[in-house]
Amino acid sequence: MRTDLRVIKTKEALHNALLEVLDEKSLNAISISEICRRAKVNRGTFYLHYAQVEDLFEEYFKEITADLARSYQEPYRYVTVLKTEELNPDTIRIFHHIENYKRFYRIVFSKKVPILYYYLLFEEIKQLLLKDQEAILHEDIDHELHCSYQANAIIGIIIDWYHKDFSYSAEYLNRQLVQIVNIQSGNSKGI
Amino acid sequence: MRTDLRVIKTKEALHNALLEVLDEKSLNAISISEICRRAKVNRGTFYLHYAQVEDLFEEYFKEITADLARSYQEPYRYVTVLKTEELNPDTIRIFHHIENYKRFYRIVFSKKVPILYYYLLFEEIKQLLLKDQEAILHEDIDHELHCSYQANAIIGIIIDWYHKDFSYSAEYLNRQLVQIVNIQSGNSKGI
DNA sequence: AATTTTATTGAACAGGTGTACAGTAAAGTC
DNA sequence: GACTTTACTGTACACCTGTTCAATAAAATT
Repeated sequence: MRTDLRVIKTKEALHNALLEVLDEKSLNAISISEICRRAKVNRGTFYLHYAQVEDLFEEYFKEITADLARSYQEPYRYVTVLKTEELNPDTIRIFHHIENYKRFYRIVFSKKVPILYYYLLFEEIKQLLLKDQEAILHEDIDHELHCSYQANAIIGIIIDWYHKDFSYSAEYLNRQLVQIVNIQSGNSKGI
Repeated sequence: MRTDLRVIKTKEALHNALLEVLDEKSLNAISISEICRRAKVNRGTFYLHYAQVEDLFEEYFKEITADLARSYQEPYRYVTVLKTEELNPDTIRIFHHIENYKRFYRIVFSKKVPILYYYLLFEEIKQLLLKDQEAILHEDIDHELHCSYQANAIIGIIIDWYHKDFSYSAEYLNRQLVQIVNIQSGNSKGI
């Protein structure tokens, strides 16, 4: 049995209404009542599908992180492992992806929004790294911990970027990232 | 003119009430009304000082990040620059700090809580790194971007730790961090 | 086309939110 | 100690929240 047509219509109406209201106010200022009024959906119906406005937004956000995975895997279409010394700034697609979905990431990173979306982004990047680097394990290093480190480091750059209102180009960040990753640890770097 | 005694009393009462309620329910489930009932403070008075329950919690959290700065600077009491090759797992105090304030960081990292506290933590660590590494600048690398990268990488490990309910020891994470930082970039590491 | 299933509606409830304002009381000032 | 300032209180209002339940209507099933 497929999903009921009524459910599809209701969700579609709620989705559209949320996007409409997002043009006017920030996510944390949007009430369930307002979305329902615009969507012409009973407020009780909203609760049959979601518990909060945030759950509705989460549905969008998951579509976006799916695109992130596609962007990431793009440079791997022809090789299976990218060694750092071969790493070309043009092959990194993460920052371009963020730039493409600026509108959404501005919401995701705004300070009153729950940290949940951050975790969704973190997990997506971490999973990509985990799969990616099965081949290049380091002795005495917990692989998962290493990927958490690496994944969140990249998000650190993105946070910085966001707080500067995405003022650098994605290309510039690509070059910077390659430089940072290529520092010989012997050159010293405190913790 | 010093701050009015009445303000001090009111804030103290609200602080205590919040701590009381935090033993029973999670931050996002606590209402302003409940805090005020417990603190025996009029709800209108709450709004004279704060806009949300979260603003009240933020006051605590800033005290805690102040302790983080002290913990961090501990190993630098005798030297001014720590070179990576000299870096000893015992000198890193960040993970111990988190362990000490587990109770608070469980709140800070819980998924319904606004991302604001994350930024407070991130900024604190980033500022520590910025000051710390003025001496060891790398050519062609934006120093601030590098510190954002490094600071958030460490938080990546902490997030992992949190999601495993702080099940490793701080010592273990110290050793892992030293291992990760010491990887020769030549050993290859994809993005 | 008739029947069954179920998503949606509308109304109602107790409680929370954010704001305003006049009255009170407690602090600071002289 | 009397005076002035201002933090706090109590009340009120419109709106939002989360939940319940019987009634309705729109799907799916036969």
